[in-house]
Parts: sequence; C-alpha cells; structure tokens
Amino acid sequence: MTPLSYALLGLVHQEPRSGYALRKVFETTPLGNYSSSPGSIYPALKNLEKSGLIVSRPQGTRKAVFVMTPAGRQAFETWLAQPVTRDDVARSMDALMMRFALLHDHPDHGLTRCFLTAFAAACREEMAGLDAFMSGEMWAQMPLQSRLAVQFGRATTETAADWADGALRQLETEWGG
Amino acid sequence: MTPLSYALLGLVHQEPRSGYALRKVFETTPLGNYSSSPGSIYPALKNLEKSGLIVSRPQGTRKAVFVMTPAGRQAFETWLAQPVTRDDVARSMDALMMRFALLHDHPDHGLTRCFLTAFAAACREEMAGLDAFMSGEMWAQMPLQSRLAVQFGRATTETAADWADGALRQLETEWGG
DNA sequence: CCCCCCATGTAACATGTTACATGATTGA
DNA sequence: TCAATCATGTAACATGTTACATGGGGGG
Repeated sequence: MTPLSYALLGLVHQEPRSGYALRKVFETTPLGNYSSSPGSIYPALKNLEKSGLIVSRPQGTRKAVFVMTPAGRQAFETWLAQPVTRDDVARSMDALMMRFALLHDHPDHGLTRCFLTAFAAACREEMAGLDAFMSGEMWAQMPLQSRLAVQFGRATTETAADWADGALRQLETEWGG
Repeated sequence: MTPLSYALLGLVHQEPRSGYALRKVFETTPLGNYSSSPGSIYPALKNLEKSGLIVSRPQGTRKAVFVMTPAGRQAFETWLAQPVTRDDVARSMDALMMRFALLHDHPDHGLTRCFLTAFAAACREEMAGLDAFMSGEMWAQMPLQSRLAVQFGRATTETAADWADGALRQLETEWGG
C-alpha cells in the first residue's frame, strides 16, 4: 500500500468514482502532489481491486465506478488512525496532509483531534532536533548557505506546527457549538 | 541526471570524497531528505563515473576518492544556473534547497542572488495560484479539512518566500562589506 | 581472537514517469 | 463528419528501497 493507494481509497470512500474521476481530482485540486498520470492511477486501482479493498460496480448505461468493500473500509480506518512520527513530518508532509483532508469523512472527531495534536507534537520534536543540530559542533563549520538551508527547514516546520494549532482551534469552533 | 546525482556531484565538487563519506553527509546532516542507503548512492556514483562527470582517484595507501572532471564541473554549473519555476517550488523544495546550499561554493554571488529572487518570485506565483483557487467555485464546496490542507500549503509557501527575503538580506550583509 | 564498524556492492522488488495505443462521445 | 475530449489502458524505462553479501581493520 503506497500513499497514492490510500489517497485513492479515501476518495472512493467519499463517494464511488471512476478512474477518470479520480485522476481529475489530482489534476484540478492542489491537495498533495500526486501525479494524475494514467500510468500511476490505473495500476494502483487494479492493485486495490486485486487486494479486495474496492470493487468495480457497473452502472447500467453509465460507466462503472469503484466502490469500497468492508475490507477497504477497515484498511482505510486503520490508516487514518496511524500515529504521526517525527519522520513523517520531515519526509512525508504531503501524505500527512492527504490523510488530514480525508479524515474529514470520519464521524469521530477524536481521530482528527488526535491527528492534529500528534502532528504538532511531531513538528516540535523535529524543531527540537534541528535546534540541537544547530548547537552542535558541525554547525559552526558549515558554510553559511547550508546553515540557511537548515534554517529553512526549521521555519517551515514551525509554520506547520502553528498551522496545526490554528486548524484545531478552527475545527473545535466548527464542531463545538 | 536525478536530484541525487546532482547532490553527489555538488558534494564531490566541494572536496574529493569516497562513497562512504558521501553517505555520511546524508546520514548526519538534515540537508534535504536524500536516502543514504548504499542501494541508491553507489549506483548513482557509478552512473556519474560512466558519464565522465567524476573519476575515482586512488589515494596511495588510503582509499580512493571521487574527484570532479571538467565535464562534471560544467554540468554542475549548468544545474546551478537553472531557472526556478513555480512547479519546482510546489513539488521539489528539497532539490531546490540542496541547490541553494551547493551554490555556496560558486564564486559568483550573482548566481545566488538570482536564485533567491527567482525562488521568492516562484513562491509568490504559487501563492497567487492558491489564492485564485481559494476564490474559485470549487472552494466553497470543499470540506473544511480539505480547505485547511490547502491553507497549509499556502502558509508553507509564504514562509518559504519570507525565508528567501531574509536569506538574501543576510547574504548581502555577509558579502557586502 | 573475535566482534563490530568501515566500506562497497548486488538482487529482488515496488513505484512512478513518459509516451504511446485504443475506442467512445460529443459538439461544431 | 471531423476534431476534441472522455476514458482506459500498456510498455519501456528510471529510480529508489530493503535486504543481503562480502571483505578489511581496529579495539577489547
């Protein structure tokens, strides 16, 4: 199961869609940087079908769409509930954002809360790691531009942490009533 | 030529290094998220050698290191001077940061200036694109969490643009005398 | 002497990109 | 009817990951 597979699974979970409709989502929305090339989507869909997570349902005169199976729902839930690690934050931000967006469809707000707090915590862990590196003996010997590049990573991570705080507040307001 | 190839080329340009030394750089510094697995580094080095961009120079009793050839220097220069596109900013931030860090070794500060201004411009272009999307008709129909995910992308891009401004100021001070 | 780390590599595998092929619909 | 777009796919290729293999050298 690749990130792309999960993204497709989540989109099919939102509503039954055809392969082409799924491609269109990646083409027309700036959610994550997944490719919409047929060479990636169709093989991934075949794979999901072979694994029994989705099935193709013919639509009478209209073209067939994929729908989720119980096993697919199960796999999707498991994915949504996975922990957020420091490594995810450093390396797979796109996949995390896709997961966050797809969490929307889950009725249990606790999962989203949990995701956002874990995300913010992982960001701050990563920031602490970078701060430690910036205090190490290597730091002084690095050329200025390498240091600036590291500082870029730190700034980006801080923005991510702040975003998570804001998002959580906004969602609590939305839900909270 | 992949991003990893260019990163290796740039590190060899800084100083002659062995394959293991190159792996260590990726393992011990948070510059970019390149893998340090032997399965990626060694084949890439072979490839660079076959293309005539680096050569292995035996070091008497010590182990051989790779050094750059004139053709390698040429390819490296060309890579450093490449334009920064909006697409790069949206999809290959890591590669851009690696390029920026490696620009340090170039004597011509104009290249770095050019990179940073183009980088900031590309970020602001991307921000404008996201803003346009957030004004489109799709926006209102998207679930809140998808919108938050897009806003995350926007915030990150803005941080990047601001970073570039700050980095340029800092470098001008450093150079400026 | 033996174990651990240095150091280099390879094989199997998964993934994704580009480019091409194909047929159905639909609007001018 | 002709072109464009919808819609699905495949083949060649590059890349990278994981896991394994191998040999040398230094320290307990």
